Amino acid sequence: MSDPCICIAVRKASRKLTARYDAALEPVGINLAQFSLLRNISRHEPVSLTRLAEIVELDRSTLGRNVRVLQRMGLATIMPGADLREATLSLTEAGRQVLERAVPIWEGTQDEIQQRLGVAGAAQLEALLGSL
Amino acid sequence: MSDPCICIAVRKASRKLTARYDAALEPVGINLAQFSLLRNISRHEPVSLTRLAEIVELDRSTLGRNVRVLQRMGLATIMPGADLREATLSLTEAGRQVLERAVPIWEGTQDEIQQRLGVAGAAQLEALLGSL
DNA sequence: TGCAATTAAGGGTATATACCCGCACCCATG
DNA sequence: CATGGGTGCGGGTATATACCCTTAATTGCA
Repeated sequence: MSDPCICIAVRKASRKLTARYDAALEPVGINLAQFSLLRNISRHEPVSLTRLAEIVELDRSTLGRNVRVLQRMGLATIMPGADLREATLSLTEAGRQVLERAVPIWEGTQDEIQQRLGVAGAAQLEALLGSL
Repeated sequence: MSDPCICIAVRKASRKLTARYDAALEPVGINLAQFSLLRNISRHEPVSLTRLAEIVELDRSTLGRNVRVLQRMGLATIMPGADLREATLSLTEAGRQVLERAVPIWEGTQDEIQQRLGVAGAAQLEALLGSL
């Protein structure tokens, strides 16, 4: 279990944790990364690809591909903006509904994890990760 | 910076941290995931795919694909074992040399991170991640 | 000993992720 | 008002990751 490499430890935790959230969200038909995107689009819509990439700190091309998946699923729209270079992202009605159903599931999973870590532990973890 | 979702925070940290280690290892021509694999093969060789997958806690098919990349790079070999179903993994001489050159780079990066977190912080982080 | 159940890999498919390059669009300056 | 530099995206390519299904080899039991 003990991994001397901090990065490997974080990556491993990332895989495990992601799997847990993904499994919880599975009934809604989305995974955690998609949930996060839906929520971020919802918070900032309409938002351009580049802007959202800055917000979620993902590579722009990565985000573009991820959003296209949401588009294929009928959960988000990608439309040209006033500046024709910009891709403007919004949620569809279906996207809003999925997000609404997903939120309580996310909260439940989040609570489980927090209980395992303890409130103080969770705060510490976030602080430590943030300082990386 | 503050992300209420623990999983998203961990994933973000994973991306950032991985990028840092990857950049450091770039002169040797491998990334952190490959470094980790080389080191684990080195420690347990000869080792079967399934066994190594258990050790590094990766999906077997994922590991198989990752090892094939090392094979293409000339750093590892995949040979049938006594049990013909098994794929036996070993390092090549080139693989051993790359690993040897990579270790001090990894140590340097690891030290940087640990200094940023503080010794106590690093230990806490690993403990928290392990308890996930 | 011969067949059924188990085990090990491999391939198909899909998402997440990042880097680089080319193209299209926009704007400011001459 | 034309052009050049800057900006926003998309596509190509590659790795990492996981799930499912198939094939092949082994093993254990009748």
